[in-house]
Amino acid sequence: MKRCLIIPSIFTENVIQIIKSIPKGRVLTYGRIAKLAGNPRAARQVSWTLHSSSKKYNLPWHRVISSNGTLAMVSTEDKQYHKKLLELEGVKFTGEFKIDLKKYLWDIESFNNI
DNA sequence: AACCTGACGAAGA
DNA sequence: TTCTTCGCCAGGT
Repeated sequence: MKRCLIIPSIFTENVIQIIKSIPKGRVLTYGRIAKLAGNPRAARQVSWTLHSSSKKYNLPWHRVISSNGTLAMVSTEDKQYHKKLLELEGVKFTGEFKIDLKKYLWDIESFNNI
């Protein structure tokens, strides 16, 4: 038994905690999360962590986007699904798959200063 | 057990 | 200004 939620590492745990804390209708970028989790350059790591952990931990992965405000999915259909999820939370798109970051980026960094 | 890959990002050329 | 390269690290093959 037990085999409940085994957290692989501190960094991953931080990533998970941060993502779980993203309020509805807000988004965070990969790089931002990586920085908050302690590794400014581990954005890539964040992406796969999302992949492998979002299912296990039920994370709002759709609130995580690329740094330039666009969706970072592989296929267009995935992007459309992603877009739909965000629109359901009140996020408006400025382009086909682009979000106004100034408006929706979760401003947790005000605690940290940039 | 080793090597390759990946929902990215920032800095260099 | 656009393109390339390196960094991060766990999972899959």
